[in-house]
Amino acid sequence: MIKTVRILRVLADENRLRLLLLLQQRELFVCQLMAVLKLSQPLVSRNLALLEREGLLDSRRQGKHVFYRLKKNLPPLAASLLRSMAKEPAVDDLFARDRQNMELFCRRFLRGAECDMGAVKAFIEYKSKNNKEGVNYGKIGQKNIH
Amino acid sequence: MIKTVRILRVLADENRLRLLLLLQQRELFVCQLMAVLKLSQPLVSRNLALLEREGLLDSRRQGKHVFYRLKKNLPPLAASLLRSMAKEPAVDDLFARDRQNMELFCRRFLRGAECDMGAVKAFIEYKSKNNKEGVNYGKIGQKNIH
DNA sequence: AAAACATATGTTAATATGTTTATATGATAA
DNA sequence: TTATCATATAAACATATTAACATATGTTTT
Repeated sequence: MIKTVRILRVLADENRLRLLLLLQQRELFVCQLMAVLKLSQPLVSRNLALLEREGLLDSRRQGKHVFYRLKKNLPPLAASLLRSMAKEPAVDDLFARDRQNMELFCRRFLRGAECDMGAVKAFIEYKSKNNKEGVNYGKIGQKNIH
Repeated sequence: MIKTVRILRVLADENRLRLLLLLQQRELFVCQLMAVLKLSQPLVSRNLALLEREGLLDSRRQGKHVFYRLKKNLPPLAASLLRSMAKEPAVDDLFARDRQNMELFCRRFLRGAECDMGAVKAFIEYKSKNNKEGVNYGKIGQKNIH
């Protein structure tokens, strides 16, 4: 049961949720996630580690890169949560943008090449220039529960 | 979306989960929950308020008592979460005891009468005497995520 | 082997959360 | 109306979580 609460906790964070939802699509490596979510490397890395520790992700190293992906045998609670999450229109709206951005990043900035920090930087710069119209691309504020 | 995270957060706590799962059965008032969960009055009250604020509970006053119950139109995410939660054997095991205790309390200590603090105290004392065999009836430890 | 690169981890500061203690509110009973 | 009971809220405290910064680890390239 404590496990159940732990799973809920690790999911109850926007950054981790965004990571998970992107990884739901396919295997990705760290710098891709950094670029698209515009989060610092240690932050991405740490949150991925937390998700992995709770049994939601698997990782494998390939050369310099580390790939992360959804675990095959997800804890049932997590699996059903992700499913219901996808149905939430609000979630879907918000994360649709992440998915689009991932597409864009891979197509236009990686073009089949390996991910490197140069591409990450370029993408973030490109984004910040083309985002004057108030798209909330950075960190999204979280209000307290209390 | 922020709403989604807020719902996950409010659910990611053992005390609140236990409250919810008991209220899933039927309408209950505060002192019943205090007795069965062996939690202080302000703690129960506050957590119920948090759950209500996130749209998971309704309350109504009847005389001195305040009844709480699951909201009819639960946010879809919460609804599906509670459903999957019930399927987790670990959750079920742990909370089965809460449910049993609620039964016991109502049958043997209330017997149709209104709940009062005397009964709450009596029940907690009774329980602490009849629980030498290591049944974890009090607060259950929560480990950190980190 | 050194340099460069991608990722991980330790540490700390800022903030959020959970819990208790004390006090307030709202309702009934005396 | 005062006293009492059930519940709510506020204030204070301890603990937990987040995120930044600095640094370490593990790979590849040179």
